[in-house]
Amino acid sequence: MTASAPGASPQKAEFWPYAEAGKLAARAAGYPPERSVVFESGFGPSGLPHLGTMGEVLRPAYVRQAFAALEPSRSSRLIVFIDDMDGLRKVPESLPDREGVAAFLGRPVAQIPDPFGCCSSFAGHMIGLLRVFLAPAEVDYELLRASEMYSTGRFDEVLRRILVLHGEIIAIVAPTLREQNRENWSPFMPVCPACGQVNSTLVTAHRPERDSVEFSCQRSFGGAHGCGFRGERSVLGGGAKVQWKVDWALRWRVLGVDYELYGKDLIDSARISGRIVRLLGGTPPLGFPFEMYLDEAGHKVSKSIGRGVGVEQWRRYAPIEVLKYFLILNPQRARKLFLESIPQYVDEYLDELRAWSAAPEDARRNSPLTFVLQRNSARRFASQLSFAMIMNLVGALGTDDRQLIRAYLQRYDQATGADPETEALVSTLVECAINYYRDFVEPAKQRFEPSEHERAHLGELIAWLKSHPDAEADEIERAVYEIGRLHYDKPGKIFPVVYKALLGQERGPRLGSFFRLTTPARAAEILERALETS
RNA sequence: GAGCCGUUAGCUCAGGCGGCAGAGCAUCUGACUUUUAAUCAGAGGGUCCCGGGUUCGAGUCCCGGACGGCUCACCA
Repeated sequence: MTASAPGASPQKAEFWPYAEAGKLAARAAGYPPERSVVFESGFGPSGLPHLGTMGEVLRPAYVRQAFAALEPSRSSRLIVFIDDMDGLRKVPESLPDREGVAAFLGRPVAQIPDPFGCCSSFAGHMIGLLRVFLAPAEVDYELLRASEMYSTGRFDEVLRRILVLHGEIIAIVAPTLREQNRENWSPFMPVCPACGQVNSTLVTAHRPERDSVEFSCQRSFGGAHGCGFRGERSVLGGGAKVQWKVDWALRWRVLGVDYELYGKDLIDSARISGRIVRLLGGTPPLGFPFEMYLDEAGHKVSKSIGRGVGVEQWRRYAPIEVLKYFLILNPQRARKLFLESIPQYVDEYLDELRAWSAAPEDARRNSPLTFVLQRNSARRFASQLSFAMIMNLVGALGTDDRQLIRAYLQRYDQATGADPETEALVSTLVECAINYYRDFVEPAKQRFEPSEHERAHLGELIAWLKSHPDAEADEIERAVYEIGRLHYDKPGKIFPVVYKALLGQERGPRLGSFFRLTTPARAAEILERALETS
C-alpha cells in the first residue's frame, strides 16, 4: 500500500518502469487515499506527430502500468497536455495551403483555421491526427487543451499568483537568458486583441492589482510582425499565456502532476520550472529525462520530413507490438533506428514472446511483453520461424503470392499452422515482409535481357514443364540439370539464367520444389512472360 | 565555453551486488544424393575509447582526458 513495495526478485535489477514506479510510490505514500497520481506528457500541436511523440505518451504509460501493479488501490491519470495556445512560428512543410496558413503566423494554433478544411482549427486537426496515431497502441490517456484550461479560468488562480510573483520569477529565469533578452522578459505573453498574435507582444508593465499587464504589439519573429497596438489586458481567462518554463510550472501546479517524462534536451528547463513551481507553492514532479532517437548517421530524429523512421513506416514493416517493445527498451540510452534495423527488433520480440509464454506467471512481471502486449496480440509464438527468415523467403521466392509463401513456411515448421494465435502473427509478419519486399527489393531489380542462347535454353525448359504437368520435385530438378549439362561446361550455370528470368536476381529457391509448388504449368507461364517482356 | 548523456565484435545492441567478455546480423567453412537459394551445423572475429586510481580481481566503482550527440532562445 505504501512506499515499501517489495520487489518480487530483489536479486535482480528492477525493470525500469518498476524502478520509476517505486520512486513514485514513495512520493505518494503520504497522499490521502482518494488522491490520484498524475502522469503528464506534452504534445505540441503545431506539427505532425512522430515516433518521438509515440514514445512520449507510451513511456509514462509503462510507468503507470508498473505503478498500478505496485499500488493497486491508488488511482492514476495520464494527461496528454496539448499546448494549442502556442503561437505558430513557421509553417510546417507538407501542409496544403501554406500561404493561407502563413497569414496566421504568430497566432495560437487553436485560433488558426484548419488548412485541411475538416476540423475546427489547425490545432484541432493535429489533435485528431494524434488520436488516430495513438489508437492502434491501445494506450489509455486523457487529452487536456491549454486553450480550454486558460479560457475556462482553471488556470486563473495560479496566473494571479504568477503575476504577483513576477519579480521573483524573472529573477529565476533571467540568468538563463541572453543578456540582450533579459531586460524585457516577462512570464506573460498577452494575446494582442487587435491582431490575435501571441508571439508579437512585449510586456511593458505588470499590474497585479488589476490582474493585467500593459503591452505593445511590436515584436517581429520569422516573417511576421507585430501590429503596433498598445494596451492593457487581463492575464486571466485566456487573455494571455505564460512563457514556456513558467507554463510547465503552471501545469504542474494546477494539475498536481506527479510524474513527467521529458527528453534530455529539457533537463535544464525542468530545473528552472521546478524552482518556479516551488515558488508557486507546488512540488515539482518526479522527472525522468530520456535519451533521443537517432537516425542512421547518429543525428537526432526530427519532425522534418525524411529524417528518421516514421511511425507509419514502422507499422508497414513491423507489428505495432514491436514498436511498443522498441520504445520500452532502456530509455536512458540513445538508440539508432533505421529501416534495416527493424527486422532485428521483430526477431528480438519473437524471442521475448517465446520466453514469455513459457515462463510462469510471476516470472513474467519483468518482461517487456507484460507492458507491450495488446488485447488481440498473440500470447505465444509456437514456431521456429524468424522474421529474418520470412523476409529472406519472400525475397527468394520473389512473389507476393501468400499461399505459396505459406506453403513454404508450413513445410519449414509444421507447428506454425497448428495454433491460431501463432498463425495470426505469422500472417502479419508475412504482410510486413511483402511490404518490405515491394518497397525496397523489387524496385531495385534489374531487367533481364537474355542472349539468344539463353532464350533458347529457357524455351527448352518451358517446353519440358508444359509436357510434364505432374512432375515431382526431384524430377524437375533433374530436368533443369539436364538442360544445363547440354549447353554449359558446368550444368549449374543454367541456374542463374533461370533465376534472372524468374526473379530478376541471380539466386533463388531450389527450383525442383519451387516449380512443384507453383505447378509446372504456371511456372512455364511466368517464364514465358519474362521472355516476352524482355 | 558550461551542463547532461553516451562510447563493448564489421553493424545493431545485451552485460543484476566488481568474479573466465555475450547475442543477432554480416563474414568464412561444411551439410542438404550432381557447384544455385532458403534452411541447418560449425568457425573466425575484441586494446570493452584512452590514461591513472581503489581492489586479490574493474567492461562494471572513483579521478582525469579524447571522441560523438543533445542543450545552453522573448520555442513549447
